[in-house]
Amino acid sequence: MAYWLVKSEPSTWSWDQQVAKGAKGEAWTGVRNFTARQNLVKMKKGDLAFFYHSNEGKEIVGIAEIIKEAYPDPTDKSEKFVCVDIKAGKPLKTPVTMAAIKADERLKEMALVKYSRLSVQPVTSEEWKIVCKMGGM
DNA sequence: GCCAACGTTGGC
DNA sequence: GCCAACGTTGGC
Repeated sequence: MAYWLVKSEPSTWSWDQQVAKGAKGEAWTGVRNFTARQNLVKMKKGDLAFFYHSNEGKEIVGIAEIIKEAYPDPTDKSEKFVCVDIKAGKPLKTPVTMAAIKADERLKEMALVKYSRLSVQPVTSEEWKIVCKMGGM
């Protein structure tokens, strides 16, 4: 089981919209970056991912689950990129902000801090536990 | 295959 | 709204 972090601008696709899709989930499309693409390909059904709101909020708001592994992104005309399907799991009791992550010594190495522009990132199990705790889970 | 120019992302 | 970081593109 692996852990991930996916980023979205709430004005484009928010956690609330994801929650509204319920158990059938929604395709996570629009990734146009090769590094992020590679992470998508590595995702397995049942993996969990933090759902991060960029720009507005700048915080991890919930936990999503991968329900379908990588397949060609229907929104990509070049057919080079892929997407996965995810469904919303539990929201964090307390959203974990970028500022809080930066302030924590143990999370200095998180991709969110080091490669802030990468939209699909791996998260280690240690990082996962720490962030869950910070989020009141 | 290198590297400069350009475009995009996202935090501040 | 600015600007730094970084990925991508295209000329050579």
